Amino acid sequence: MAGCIYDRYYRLIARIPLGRVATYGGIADLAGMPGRARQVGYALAHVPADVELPWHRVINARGEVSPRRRSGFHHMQREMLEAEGIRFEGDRIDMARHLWRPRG
DNA sequence: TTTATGGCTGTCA
DNA sequence: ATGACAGCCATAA
Repeated sequence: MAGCIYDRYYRLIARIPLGRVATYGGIADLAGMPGRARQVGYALAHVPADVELPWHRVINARGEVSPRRRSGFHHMQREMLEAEGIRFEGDRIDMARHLWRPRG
């Protein structure tokens, strides 16, 4: 499969617990692909609709929901996060409180 | 092959 | 805090 790297990203994202978030760069890092944040973003943009994945729990390094340029899903993403108990300070998420730290 | 765009990020002014 | 820039990579035209 040409997308085995993507599968690795999906695996990690699938492990993000409810109420927590991870960053694109963090996922790439955990997958052993530091610097590939953009690839993670692209992989997420290609998640099949029939696959259940907590894509909304992946945000950018600034602690904000990354704005889509072609769709308005980021708005829904925020609602989903808030529904999960994620606390927003303005447009920013309290990372110290919600950032997912595997192993710890 | 080259260019442009897209759910990124760190550095620097 | 904000904007410009340079890396980074996948796809489409």
